[in-house]
Amino acid sequence: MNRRQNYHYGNLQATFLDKACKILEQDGLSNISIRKISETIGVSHTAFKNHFNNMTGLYTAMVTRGYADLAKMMKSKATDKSNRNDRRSAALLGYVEFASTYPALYELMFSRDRFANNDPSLMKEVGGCFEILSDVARELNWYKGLPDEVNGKSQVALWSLVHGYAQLVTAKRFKKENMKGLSITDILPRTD
Amino acid sequence: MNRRQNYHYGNLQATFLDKACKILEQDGLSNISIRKISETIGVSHTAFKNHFNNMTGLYTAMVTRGYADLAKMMKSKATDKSNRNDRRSAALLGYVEFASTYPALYELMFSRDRFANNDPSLMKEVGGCFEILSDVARELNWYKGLPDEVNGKSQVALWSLVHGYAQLVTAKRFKKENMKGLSITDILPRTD
DNA sequence: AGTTGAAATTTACACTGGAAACATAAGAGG
DNA sequence: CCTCTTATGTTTCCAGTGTAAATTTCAACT
Repeated sequence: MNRRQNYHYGNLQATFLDKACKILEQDGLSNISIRKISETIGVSHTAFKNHFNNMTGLYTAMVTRGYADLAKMMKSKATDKSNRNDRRSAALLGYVEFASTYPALYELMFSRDRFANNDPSLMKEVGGCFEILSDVARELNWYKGLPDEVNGKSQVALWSLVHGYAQLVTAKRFKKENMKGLSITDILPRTD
Repeated sequence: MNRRQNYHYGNLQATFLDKACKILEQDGLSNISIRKISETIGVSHTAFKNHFNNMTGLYTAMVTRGYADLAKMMKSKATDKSNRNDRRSAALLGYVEFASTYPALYELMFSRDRFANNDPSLMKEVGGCFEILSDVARELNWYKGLPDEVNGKSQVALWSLVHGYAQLVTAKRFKKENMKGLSITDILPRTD
């Protein structure tokens, strides 16, 4: 147990969040532990309580940052494209790239009983992602000429498609022979 | 600790699998424990080792049965329909109904590091589900007139859509106002 | 200088999965 | 009927987990 010079760490909140995300990807969702994170930082395993209260609080913070980063990834990929079609594709490719780069975090983000689903700042970030996807869905205009009595129909469809694809890819549920050179932009329904 | 009359339980393998699935739904994926399952059955917490080796083995068995039941659900819903269109819809509705009825098991089935992904009997059951969805996808014929250079394109698209929808619904990621009266059959791309 | 409160530690506890040694009983073959 | 083998459960123990409570440290404010 390497003793620090100072009793107080400094900015433990940010450090703990960073290390938690790194160890999550290294060890997987079912092998992460507070004691491991604390030990690598060099701090007692109860120090995090002041900043995150408990494991649920830590998970909530991680997931919140996850959705924020997911939105950033989609935006940054789309920002330098010159036309709408390319921007749409880039955003969706960014979504899948995020899931592929941080598969364990992505799994946590869509798990059911680990974090506080109703946390305000989390809901805000989730809403941000939904907004971006909504814009894409609106432009795709899948249901042109069909009744769209329910507001949000195309948004629900698009998020379902891209999330399902991302999760099935990262969970390796597709056989290789079915995936050869296939990306999310290839499985979008035609919009003609 | 209710003592049994007989030292040997009988058919512990099946009993353990049943109780594990029940407790999984009751307590959620992150709160299930071998000791809890064993206690409710009335058996020591190491008795399961003879039948499942370890937790990974138990999870693998649960997931395998999950995929088998998922296939059964789709088939049984579709079997009494008179035309192809109704059979397709019924199969997809059955898929979503399974996820909604057993959300914790469904989460386990698509988790990444809890069970043996390469288990032969598991792969067989996963393949069975993929087959059913492939039949549906083939009939839907989404990419008519478009290049389908990659075999399995429409299958990948359909499974992505229905899995994404099922998971997002059970994880409560959609806002109510976007979901009002919406089902999986409503968000299928048009096939005209 | 003294006080207050946030931040970190120490300690204790109930719980977890798993390894190892042992106990029990069913069944096979003589 | 008797032994031997083997499958099935139990007991015991251990390292590891998250969390609660009491305590220590130290920075900031009066």
